[in-house]
Amino acid sequence: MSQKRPPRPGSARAPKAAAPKAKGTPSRTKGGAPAEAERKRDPQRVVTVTDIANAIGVSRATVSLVLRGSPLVHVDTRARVEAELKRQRYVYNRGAANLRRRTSSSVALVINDLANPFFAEFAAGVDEALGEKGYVTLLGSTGESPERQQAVLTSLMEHTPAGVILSPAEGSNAAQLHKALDARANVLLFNRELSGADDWGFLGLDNQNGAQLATEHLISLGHRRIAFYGGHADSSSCRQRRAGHALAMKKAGLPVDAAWLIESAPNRLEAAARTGELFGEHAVPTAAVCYNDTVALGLMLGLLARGIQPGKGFAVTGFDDIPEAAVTTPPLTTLAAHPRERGRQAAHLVLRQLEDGASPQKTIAPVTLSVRESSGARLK
Amino acid sequence: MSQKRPPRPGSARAPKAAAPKAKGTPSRTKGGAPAEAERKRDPQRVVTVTDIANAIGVSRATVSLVLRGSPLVHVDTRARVEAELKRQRYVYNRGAANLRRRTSSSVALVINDLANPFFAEFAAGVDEALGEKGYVTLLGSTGESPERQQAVLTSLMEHTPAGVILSPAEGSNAAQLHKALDARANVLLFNRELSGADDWGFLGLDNQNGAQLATEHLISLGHRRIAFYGGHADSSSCRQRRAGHALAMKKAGLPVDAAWLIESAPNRLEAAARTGELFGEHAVPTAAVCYNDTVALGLMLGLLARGIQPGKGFAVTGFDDIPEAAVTTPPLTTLAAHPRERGRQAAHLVLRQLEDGASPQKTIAPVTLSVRESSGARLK
DNA sequence: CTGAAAGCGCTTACAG
DNA sequence: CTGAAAGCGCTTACAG
Repeated sequence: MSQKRPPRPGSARAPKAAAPKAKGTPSRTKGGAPAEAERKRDPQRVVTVTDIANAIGVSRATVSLVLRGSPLVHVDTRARVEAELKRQRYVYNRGAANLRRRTSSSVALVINDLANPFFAEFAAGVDEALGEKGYVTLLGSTGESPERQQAVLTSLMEHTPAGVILSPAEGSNAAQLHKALDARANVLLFNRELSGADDWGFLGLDNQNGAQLATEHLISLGHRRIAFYGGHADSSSCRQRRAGHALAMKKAGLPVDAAWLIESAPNRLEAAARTGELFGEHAVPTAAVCYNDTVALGLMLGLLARGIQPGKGFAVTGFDDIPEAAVTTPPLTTLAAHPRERGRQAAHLVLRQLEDGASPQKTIAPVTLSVRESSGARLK
Repeated sequence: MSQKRPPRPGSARAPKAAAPKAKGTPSRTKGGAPAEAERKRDPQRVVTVTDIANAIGVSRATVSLVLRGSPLVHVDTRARVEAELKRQRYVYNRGAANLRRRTSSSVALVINDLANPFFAEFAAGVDEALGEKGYVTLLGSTGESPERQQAVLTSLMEHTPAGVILSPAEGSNAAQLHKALDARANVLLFNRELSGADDWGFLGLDNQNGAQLATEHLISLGHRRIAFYGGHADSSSCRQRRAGHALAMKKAGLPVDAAWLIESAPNRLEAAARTGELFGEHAVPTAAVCYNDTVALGLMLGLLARGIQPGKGFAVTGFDDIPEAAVTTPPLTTLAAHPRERGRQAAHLVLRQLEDGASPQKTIAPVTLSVRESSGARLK
């Protein structure tokens, strides 16, 4: 979509569902004439600083100063204003204030899918930390579609967020994103690196070290033939995890057979379906470092279907430590990314970018190995 | 907190992290003097309708009409405006428009915790449906704390949402909520009923029917002594589910021993810990209808710890059909609430309340029984 | 079909 | 310590 966007629907503000007035409120369906006159005695009229000021005979400026906690106003005046604010149940219109002050009190959070527990935790952390700082979260989801992502970002930008935390949809490219998020947008990319987006901050997981830890764990259990299973090899996180696997193998002086590097979409179904690829002619692996937990769960299913007990006949590790990982059979050895903590961190980073004017940073968060039963016991 | 709320931080709008200018941007930490002068030639100055209008010699009104897709403007003029909008990379300021038109393009969504997969799915559905209608989701979470809920709602209301979808924290009461959400707010309560909140819409699950279905299922398998396990009996959803259980038992002419009604916090840990309460002196049940999936999972753990195989020695059903339910051992028989669909429905309901002016409705969504292995085979 | 003017609810120098 | 005035970016009758 283009930048100019004809405004979307956007409907009347909270005109509480009151029983329709005898005269019927001007239905705004066609653009009516009666609206103007009616508005004056609208019982739903919102109370403003002007109402407060008039009620007690001070200026709007004074009311505003009280609202913003200025020390300039006399304690008695302040008390009168505050009493009146309460009496009339005044509610601050932050949008108006933001417009005047050229500030923003929201941050946009755009992720693929809230139903992914990793992102749900992440979102919870973002929202939590933003809330503590007085910001509100504007949510957007892309469903892994770059097209939807463009639309969502464009729409969110119209709400003038102070920052954007974006976990790019698969297949995003920086050039496209730069159309929706103009050069002065305060952006923090999460999880997926994008070349050509160096003007934005980045927060990622230590993918390489994580996969290395998992691989070393398996090696320490006596495994020698260890596959890297699942993920799209062209994604940055998969590349980095594969590099960690390769590094650990190399350090241990173990060869890696090309047949042990198996791609699959990062979902349970396809991961299960490709299980057979592990068991080719020769040099069959005894363990697999999986791209992520979902893939690992799929693989475990696939193993079971072939009569192989994960954690007994074949060792499996995941990545992410989704809640399910602890309760599957067997429980999954995996790398904990602490997504809620990452969410909090993302919020802090994007707010700091705002203040600093410092050039945006690349931050890599550590992951920790959580050993459970799927990686099995020491090999005899 | 009171209604007046001194404004929170709220920081400068997206002042993109550019390398700090030689002169240094006015740091707004103290309230500086240089700000005003600087602003004029600020390279970050946002482009407005005025800029577009001046650039091609039309009035702001004309630009506005083009933006809103009015048919009143001449096709050539429109083309010139549109070209200029693109050229200057204009982005619509929906906040300003909302202020002027007294409309809103956001809906607040307040839930306990995004990390709960049920609510994550629900939120995804809400956001999806709101997005389709051109609204943006303002997120808030309460962590089941009524105090935080007040604070979150008060803060969100300052952003003038067109509606509020609220799943009340446990222990909420209508009187409190009415302080944060004034009488004219367009509110839809989800999941938890609240007495004294009849001026607001409600969307809930068919708890009674669901529990009845589960109980009837167990009865059809030959069970006669069926417990209702977990939940706080004073919550409306627990009461309704218990009623469904009671009704099914009554219809089948089966007595319910008071010892079969066991309360527990709706978490895995406490549910597991209370397992022993099922196995008292006499009339030990052979099955339990659990308050929800989490409780059921806890109970299954507790059973295993006592050497009882869920689905073999004892039948268990849950409620909600969280993603985990399908992959536990054994997979859990439960009631699917289709949370994403419910989220979409909630969005539609709250938007409809906005339009109608119809008095808010109470909507009960059906749930469907999903039979898996935890309820076991027919009793011999 | 286009423009000048007023106004949404707030804040902020600037005077007093 | 308080008030009058201008302005944030938009929209909307009202004239022409």
